Amino acid sequence: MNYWLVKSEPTAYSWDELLKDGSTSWTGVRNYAARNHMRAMKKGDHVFFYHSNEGKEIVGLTKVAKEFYSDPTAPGEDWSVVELAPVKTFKKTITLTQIKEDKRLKGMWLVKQGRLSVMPVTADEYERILELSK
DNA sequence: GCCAACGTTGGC
DNA sequence: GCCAACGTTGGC
Repeated sequence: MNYWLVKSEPTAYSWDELLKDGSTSWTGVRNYAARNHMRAMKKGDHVFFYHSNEGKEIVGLTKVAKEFYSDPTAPGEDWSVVELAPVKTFKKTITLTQIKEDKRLKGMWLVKQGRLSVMPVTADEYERILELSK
């Protein structure tokens, strides 16, 4: 299994909305690096959900419910979406500050390349985040 | 194919 | 609201 992280501004689409919806297709990604990461996702892969701008914290864990297909919001263009479904809401959210201060997490793409909206997470980072979320 | 200009994202 | 980082666009 591979691990990932997606970002969303809670004013655009929040964790609570995802819980309410049961699943969502991750539309609107218009960045090649992010798109390619989505295309590499396999069904069942675990994906952290991060709130950017407001909150700046990882709020929960999702999984890939459906592998990539053409983004319906960009007909005729070469963009992709995946479908994500919630797995669990974190008891403790993990803030960006915590991530930057944590020895095992400070190397994350989230810190190094702030603007990327879909990114891979290593197995070690994955375990550490789950540990901190309890 | 290089690189300057510009737009967007996101942390502070 | 500002600004740094970085991706994209377009002129040459």
